[in-house]
Amino acid sequence: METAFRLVDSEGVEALSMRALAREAGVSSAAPFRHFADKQLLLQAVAEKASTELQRKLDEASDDRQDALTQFRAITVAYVRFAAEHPRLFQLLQQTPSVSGAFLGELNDERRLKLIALIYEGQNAGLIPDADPELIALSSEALTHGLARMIVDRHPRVRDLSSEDARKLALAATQLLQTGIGLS
Amino acid sequence: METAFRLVDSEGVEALSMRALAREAGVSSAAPFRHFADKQLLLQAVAEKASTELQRKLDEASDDRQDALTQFRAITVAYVRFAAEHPRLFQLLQQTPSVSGAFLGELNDERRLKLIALIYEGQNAGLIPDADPELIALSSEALTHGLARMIVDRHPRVRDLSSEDARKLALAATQLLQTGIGLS
DNA sequence: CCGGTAAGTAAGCATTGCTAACATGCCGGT
DNA sequence: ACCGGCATGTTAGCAATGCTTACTTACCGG
Repeated sequence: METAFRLVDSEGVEALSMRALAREAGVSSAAPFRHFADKQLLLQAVAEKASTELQRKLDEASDDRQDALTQFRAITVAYVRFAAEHPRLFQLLQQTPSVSGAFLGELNDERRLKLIALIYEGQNAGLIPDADPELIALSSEALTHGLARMIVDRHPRVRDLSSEDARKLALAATQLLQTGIGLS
Repeated sequence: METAFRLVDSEGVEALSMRALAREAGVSSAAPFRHFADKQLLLQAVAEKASTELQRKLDEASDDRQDALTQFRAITVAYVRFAAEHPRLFQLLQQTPSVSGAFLGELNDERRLKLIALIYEGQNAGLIPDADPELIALSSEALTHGLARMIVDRHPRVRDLSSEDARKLALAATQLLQTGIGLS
């Protein structure tokens, strides 16, 4: 299992075969099936482990003593950084439908609700345009997810980003979303 | 080849085997290798076809008589709609590194340069915050790509979007990016 | 001490990607 | 009209993969 996690992280999902995994772990090719009925179940387990890992990082990033906006920024940064540091795990995460928490907005309903509440507040105070708060949350998520995806999909301008560069990019992009690009 | 395109579009990449493809096309299992040395080359060819298809739609969407902003919106909509209508092809597109045009910004350098030029203009006129134009373009791309990806990755809030709903969502989100969500 | 269970093994099945080695049919040049 | 070449197909077979079956172990609790 740990071997599987390591192999997926370093080589990618499609490079993993049950037999190679068994070889790597020094057991016979049928041994893994004692622990996982199915290759899919193995991958699911790996994806779940990756998911909790990601969740942990997001929880670390979200310091409740900060205001919600700062927290949102920190979470975005953590999300994008995870994608930059573990692109194959991130990819597996996305293509495993059963594992919860594959997306930012799913990760923590509490967090999402907090964000939406903040948006309401801002609208009442006249700070935020009067759009559907759900839409605003979704767009923020899309920006975050898009950055992460461009990195793992190896978009030419953001491929092989260092963890630090990923942080800077995520910060800059969220900033931009807040102020708007103003092309109107 | 057409069979392959059809199968990938309807069943997805990982569901395609050379032998099943041959069966579907009514030929022997070795026949496809007369046309493609490799499964990878086959998929690459399919990805290329999908790419030109996408390019065509984006070209249609981009009407040069419109101002650049309107064009940008139309392109975003076309991109997201393609993802909603052909998620498996879109996915293949992304995971095929060799095929050019997998991303919005790569699709047409001319278009990208035009967008960046417009950003410069706006900054000189004081309409756009003084950020790196490259960053602004990248963020727009990220938002677009993120929406598309959330759809094909089956994010719970945007899965199985109709083509019309995809259009509305893309429009709303780009609008939002322009005005900013104002959480500052 | 012994019986059940978790873990591993060897052998084998169907399927897959891919590679020969051999057939066939069409097409253009002489 | 013929015939040589080439595009396209075929069958048979190889290694690797996912997965199953039937069999050993080895360990642990009553």
